[in-house]
Amino acid sequence: MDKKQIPDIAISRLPGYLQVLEQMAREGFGVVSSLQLGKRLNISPAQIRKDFSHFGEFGQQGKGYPLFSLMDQLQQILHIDRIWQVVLVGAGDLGCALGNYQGFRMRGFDIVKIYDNDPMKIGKKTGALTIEDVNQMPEDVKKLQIKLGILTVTQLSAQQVADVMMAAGIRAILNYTGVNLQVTAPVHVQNIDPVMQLLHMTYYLADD
Amino acid sequence: MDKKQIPDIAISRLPGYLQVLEQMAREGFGVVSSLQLGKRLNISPAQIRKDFSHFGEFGQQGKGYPLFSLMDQLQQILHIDRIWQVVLVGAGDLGCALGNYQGFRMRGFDIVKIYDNDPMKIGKKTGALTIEDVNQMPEDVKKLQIKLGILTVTQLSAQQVADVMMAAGIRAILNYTGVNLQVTAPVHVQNIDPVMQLLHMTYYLADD
DNA sequence: TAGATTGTTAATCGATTAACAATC
DNA sequence: TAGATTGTTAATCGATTAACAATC
Repeated sequence: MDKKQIPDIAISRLPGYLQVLEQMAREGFGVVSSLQLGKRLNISPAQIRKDFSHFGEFGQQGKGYPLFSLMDQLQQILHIDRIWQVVLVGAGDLGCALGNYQGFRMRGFDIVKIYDNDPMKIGKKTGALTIEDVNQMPEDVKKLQIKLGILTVTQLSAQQVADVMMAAGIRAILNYTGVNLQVTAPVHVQNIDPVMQLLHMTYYLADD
Repeated sequence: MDKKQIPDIAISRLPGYLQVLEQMAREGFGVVSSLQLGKRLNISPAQIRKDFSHFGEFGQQGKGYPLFSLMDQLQQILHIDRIWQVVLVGAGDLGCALGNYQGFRMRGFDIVKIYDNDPMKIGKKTGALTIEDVNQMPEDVKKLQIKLGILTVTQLSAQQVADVMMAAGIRAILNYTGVNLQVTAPVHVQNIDPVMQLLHMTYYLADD
């Protein structure tokens, strides 16, 4: 199972598969076919079988995939058969909203720290979290061995804060800043930039 | 310029090109080559020239692309040579944070209304906006001819609220709910689901 | 058994890149 | 002019899909 040869585009579909499987579990399914899964996701059954086949054989000919064992497999593949601790840097409105968003905890991501550099904010509570001094962050990350970070600072300090996070041991950054972060080898970045996504859609809105 | 034949994957890169061009304009560039642009975006120069060629000839052989005219062209192609009005439904923490995010306005997206269905919230101010009754939304959308909506409601009401938005005339939805919205023909959806993006990254984080 | 669906191969489709004539 | 870079074609690369033997 050499990861290098599994296309990232296949990886990128796995979380969606898992999400739909969770939904179908709630609906009471015990077995699911690639056809059923594909209908809900607008993905061809062949695509789904091909994606799974990169990781092993999870189904039974003539039957389909046992739902719970498939979910287990996907959770192992995505490494979410555990709780991930997460730090969040940037306690603005967006950062605080995300820090208190229960959707992360429900899916196994525990935001354990929220930081800012503004003396007016440090020490204040936001939900269950207390905003801490960002200078404390590297020590915490090292001590707690945290690998995941969420970045919601201003554009001006984005790269600099990211550099500090990476130096402390953060290996994956969810980047809300809109800045194209420069990172090196083992660090992963996913960008969330709503303006970019609006621009993508306005293309398709006719001039009238 | 028949849109149907231009691949969506090429469209999806245009906002990124524009973003980098704006940065280079601030840095004082007057002309930019596909090579320079590609270096900043980790995209091959051939790819960039190919993408542009779907829309016309914007460069000069031997010189490159005049920066400002290229930006103008991209803005026209993406239909952002104007201000777009936007409605936001769901005045939770995230919705309010987004409603007051200046990044939207700076890039030409004006969030003019924010709605909720909670009587405790209706009438309250959040930044410069007053939270209004979601039942008022269809009338406003029709009157103001608004085409863009941001959805930050709970998963439970997501599809239902989206249906109302579409019926009122909304043509593009930025969907923060994590629900896979069912939409019909001329309506576009872009999903923002941070948990999905975290799951994509945890795949690459080794077990230790 | 007959029907269904997997896992996989080969064919197809589409996107990216290399190369180069055109030309500024 | 010589050097540089576009726009475009053809080649390459990779992803998706169709098809089907295996088998539950």
